[in-house]
Amino acid sequence: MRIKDDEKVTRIYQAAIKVVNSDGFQGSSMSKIAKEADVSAATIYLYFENKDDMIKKLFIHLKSKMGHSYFSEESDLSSSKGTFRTIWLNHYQYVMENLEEYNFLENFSNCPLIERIEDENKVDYCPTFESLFDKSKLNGLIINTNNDLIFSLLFSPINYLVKKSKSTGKMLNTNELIEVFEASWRAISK
Amino acid sequence: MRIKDDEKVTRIYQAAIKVVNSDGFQGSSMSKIAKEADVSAATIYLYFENKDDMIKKLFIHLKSKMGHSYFSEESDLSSSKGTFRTIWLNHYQYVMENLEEYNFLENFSNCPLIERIEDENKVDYCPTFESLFDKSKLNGLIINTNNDLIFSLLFSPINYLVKKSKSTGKMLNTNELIEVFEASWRAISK
Amino acid sequence: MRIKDDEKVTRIYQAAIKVVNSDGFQGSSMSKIAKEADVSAATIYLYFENKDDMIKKLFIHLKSKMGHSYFSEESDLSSSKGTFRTIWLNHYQYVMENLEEYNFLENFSNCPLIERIEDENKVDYCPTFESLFDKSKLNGLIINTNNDLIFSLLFSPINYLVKKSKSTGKMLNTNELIEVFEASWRAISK
Amino acid sequence: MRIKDDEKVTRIYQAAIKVVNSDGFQGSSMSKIAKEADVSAATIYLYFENKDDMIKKLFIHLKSKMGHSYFSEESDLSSSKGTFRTIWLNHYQYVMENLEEYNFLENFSNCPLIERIEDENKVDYCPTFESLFDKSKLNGLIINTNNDLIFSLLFSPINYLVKKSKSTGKMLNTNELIEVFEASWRAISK
DNA sequence: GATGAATGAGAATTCATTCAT
DNA sequence: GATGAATGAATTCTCATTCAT
Repeated sequence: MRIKDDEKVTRIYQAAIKVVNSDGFQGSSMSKIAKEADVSAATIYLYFENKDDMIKKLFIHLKSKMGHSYFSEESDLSSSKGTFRTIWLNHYQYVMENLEEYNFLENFSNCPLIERIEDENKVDYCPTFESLFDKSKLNGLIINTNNDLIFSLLFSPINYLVKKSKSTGKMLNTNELIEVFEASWRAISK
Repeated sequence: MRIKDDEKVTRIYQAAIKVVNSDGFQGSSMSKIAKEADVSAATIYLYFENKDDMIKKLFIHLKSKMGHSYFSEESDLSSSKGTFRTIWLNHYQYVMENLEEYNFLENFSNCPLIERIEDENKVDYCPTFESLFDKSKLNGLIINTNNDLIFSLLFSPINYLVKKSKSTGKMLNTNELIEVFEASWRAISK
Repeated sequence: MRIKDDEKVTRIYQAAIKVVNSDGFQGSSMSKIAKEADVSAATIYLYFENKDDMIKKLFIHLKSKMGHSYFSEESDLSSSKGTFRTIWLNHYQYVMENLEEYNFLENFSNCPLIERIEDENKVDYCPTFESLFDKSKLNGLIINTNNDLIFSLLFSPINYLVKKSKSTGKMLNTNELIEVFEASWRAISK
Repeated sequence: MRIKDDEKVTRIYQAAIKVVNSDGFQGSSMSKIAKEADVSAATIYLYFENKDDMIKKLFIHLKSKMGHSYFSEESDLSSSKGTFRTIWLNHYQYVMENLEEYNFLENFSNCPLIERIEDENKVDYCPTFESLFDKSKLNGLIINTNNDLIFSLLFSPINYLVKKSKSTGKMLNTNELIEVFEASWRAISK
């Protein structure tokens, strides 16, 4: 099974995201995905070993895409509140612009299939974070604790709110957005 | 005539939690659940209309149980940092002691089936929060913003960390736990 | 299994007729019938060995009832056109007044289960016909042929028309009814 | 890509007829039919939406085949006793040569599923009859009544006898056959 | 490379029947 | 005698996957 047609993989990925988001994992069959992607179900097997393989690869693909989203190309990662704000807003913006993909990731992040992926692949999604956090701790800009804690204090609230707003339909307005960032920043800043 | 058995529903629930957690929703079949619960698959249909119905009822059951977990019976909900700390720790303790149930809830909270439940049932999981938050805002104890924001700033980080620690196997130690609470408190306190 | 309560058997029979007629044999489950009869499904097994047994007994019961319907109690079966007309109309009237039962019989008369009954039980549904037909042949009133042929020439057309009218909803009027009898009589009279 | 096979539908039809005739509708499962047709049960679902769909399509197919059987290709439908005899015998011959198919039709013609078909599809099985009957009424060849009555007087008796002879095993001999036609003809002729 | 056809395995669900009270 | 509870077996149907072209 070699990659033959990148554009076709993309179509399959998009179809999978769409179907999974609307019907859930348990409701997403290969034939639905195939139909949505406008290919034959058999074709999917030219590009992926099996369904699990496809889902896993899609998950990794999106996870990595998301990882990059925090940082814009040229951004200098100086250790400052401004940098954190930029990163934070980049992330927010990315999520809002890619709700479907984000939703897919959330949909799967708790399923046993994916947990095994994360174990096996030990994908380090965002190495850049490590260095920024470490630098900022040395600077005394942020509290001196485990990076996981910092990450969670910084991003979990906004992620939760996005999910919630998606399901209720009520979007955050700009004031609320800033409030959340400022609060998250208070949590981690020294 | 044998007597319909409340304990049997419990057994089915426990089996469902176990199977879903180990095999995911998509891998959880009624027969697996039945075998785990040590009843016939047909028996499940005496207690539930169908699979969806069972999952939904289980979800609502656990969600409500979780809602109550924040508050111990006698707790006076005076508006003070101590109250917030107690609630926060109650929640943490509950989650740690009921990881399987917590995991089940997380597993489902993103699936379309459940979103429909939350819409339909409009379960107000924790009415007590509303009054505590409102009171504390009036007091000037916490920041004056939307309760959802407060809730997320307070609980999302620890929830994220629990999930993460469950999958990596590294538990939070007491210091870290306190650190997370203090940081979350900084986020919402005035 | 002894008969314990005749009225209960009747209720079960009526329920079975109703359910079978509305849902077909394949759609008629013991529990539907039980619910319709307002007894527990288990109760049916006090009166009948199993489902087949119940259906068969009901079939035989109705078939025999129908057999008697041709003849009114006091009717003298003199060999005359009038007698044939009376019998014929009795039958028609019975069918129209018991369409549900008639329909049930028709529903089953072609199914293998029932064919076996008729073989095994050799129920002679209408011994009285034999003597009437035989007498009338000797008299020269009707054609001298096999009784089955006579029976079919006399009753099949009206039976077919009843079934048809039931499904189309268009009933026969009195003129048509007489026409059919007269035609059937032409067929068998000498 | 294997080619979808018309012959396969035929095999499924034949299997269905066989299974239904020997086990009744209620005893005919998709897997029995599939085994008899020597295909996988799943394959049937490539050709039909579901079991009902298959049965209905088979019913319509056979009904239409039967409708054509009355008339041979070249037959001139002059209004004469000879024409009626030819049609009548064609029908008899067809039924005898296709007892299984005929039996299948009878098996189903009383079931609620099929009644709905006939309502929905309003298949006019034999438009040719209408014109023949109408012409013959104008000629004064047959009695001047509703076509349904004529149809039933002409064909019900022989149909009943065929069914009966099938279940008892006693076939009609040539004399009896002629007798039945002549009697039926007396019923409708003027 | 692409695909419609085909299928074995398994899914949810129902059913006739038995059991314990 | 009556019944709700319980279930093994069967039913319809779907699905991931393979095959032949």
